[in-house]
Amino acid sequence: MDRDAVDMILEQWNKERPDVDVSSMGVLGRLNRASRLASLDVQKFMNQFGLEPWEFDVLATLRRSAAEAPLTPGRLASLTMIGSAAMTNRVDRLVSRGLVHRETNPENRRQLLISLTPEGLALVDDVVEHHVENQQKMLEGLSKTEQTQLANLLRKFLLTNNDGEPS
Amino acid sequence: MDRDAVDMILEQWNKERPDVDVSSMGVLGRLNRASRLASLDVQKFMNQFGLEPWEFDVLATLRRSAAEAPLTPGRLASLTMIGSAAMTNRVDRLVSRGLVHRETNPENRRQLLISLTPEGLALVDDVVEHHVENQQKMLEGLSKTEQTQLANLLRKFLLTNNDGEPS
DNA sequence: TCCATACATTTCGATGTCGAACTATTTGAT
DNA sequence: ATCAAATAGTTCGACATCGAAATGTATGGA
Repeated sequence: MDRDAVDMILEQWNKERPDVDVSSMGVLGRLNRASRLASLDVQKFMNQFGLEPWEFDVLATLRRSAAEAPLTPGRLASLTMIGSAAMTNRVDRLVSRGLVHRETNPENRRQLLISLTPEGLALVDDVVEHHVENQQKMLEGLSKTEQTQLANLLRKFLLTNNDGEPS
Repeated sequence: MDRDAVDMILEQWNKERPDVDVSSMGVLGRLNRASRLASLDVQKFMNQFGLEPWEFDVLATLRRSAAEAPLTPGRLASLTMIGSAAMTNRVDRLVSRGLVHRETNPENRRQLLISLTPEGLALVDDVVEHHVENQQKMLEGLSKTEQTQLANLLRKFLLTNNDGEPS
C-alpha cells in the first residue's frame, strides 16, 4: 500500500510531538480529505449539467421522497443538513429556474409545500443516472467487497455519533 | 447492525427508481455525512478554546511543519485545501490575533513567510492534545482494528482519486 | 541589458451559509 | 373565547470562500 498525504502529516506530528497519539487523525483527517475530494468531483460533474451541487441535492431529495407526503422547507432543510434560512434561498432560486413549485399548505398556513415541476422531475431523473455512474468511477479503485466494508464502517461511525435525523 | 439515515435514502431510491443502481451512494453519501458530522463536532470543540476550526487548521499546519522550511501563504493554502485568496484573509486575522507572524522573504520578495508567534505555538501545542482526545471519543464506537481498516480503505480511495498534493 | 513571461500574493465582486430577530399562524391551557 | 407559547418561514447582517483581475517581483533568453 502506497503512502498518502495523511501518512506524511502523521509522520510530522510524530516527529514534533511524539508524546501525542495522533492516530485518530489517520481516520478523521482522511475522512475529511476524501469527502472534500469527492465533493469537488461532484461539483465538476454537476456543472456539466448546468447545476450546482446544492440544486441537485434539493431536487434529488424531492425526487426520492415522491411517495411520502410533500416536503416543507423545514423538512428539506433538515434532510439536506442546512439551516432553514439557507433553504429559503435555495427554494427561491429553484422556483425562479422553474424547477420546483412552492405553495402554501391549505391545512396549515404556516407551512409551504415544495414539489418538483415537470421540468425539475425530468431533469433530476436524467441527471441521477449519470451521477451514480460518475460515483461508480470514483469508487472503482476499491473492490465491491471493499466498498461494502467501507460503507459498513461509516454506518457504524454514523450510528455511534448520533446521526440525528429521521422523521 | 442497525439502519442509518442513508439506508432509508437508498431504500427510497430503490422504490422510485429500481432501474438505477444507487449503491455508490451508500459509500459516498455516508462519507459526506460522516465528514460533516465530524466537522460539526470539531467546530463545537474548537469554540470552547475560542478558536474557529480554520484557525486551528492553519496553526496546526504551521506547528507540524516546524522542521521544514518556513511556509508561505501559497503553500499553506494548498496544504489546507483552500484558495490563496482565502489564505490571505486567514493570515490577516491570525496576525491581528497575534498568533502568527508574517514577514517577506528576503531571498525572494514575492513571497511571505508565515510563522507561529510564541503565543500561537503555546496555544496550538495545548489545543492539539485535547483535540486528539476529542477525536478518540468520536471514534470509540469502532474497535482499534476497525479504525485501522477504515483508515486503510480511505487511503486507498484517496490514492486512486489522485489526492494531488505533496512536494 | 531588456522585456516577455512566470510566479506569489492581494484585491474585488459574487455567492452561499449561518444565527438572531421578526412575522404570521396554530395550539393549548385556563 | 382568549392569549401566551410553540411552530414555520423569511429577512437581515456578518462571514468565509471562490475565481478573476490586478500588483509586485523574479527569471531567462535575445
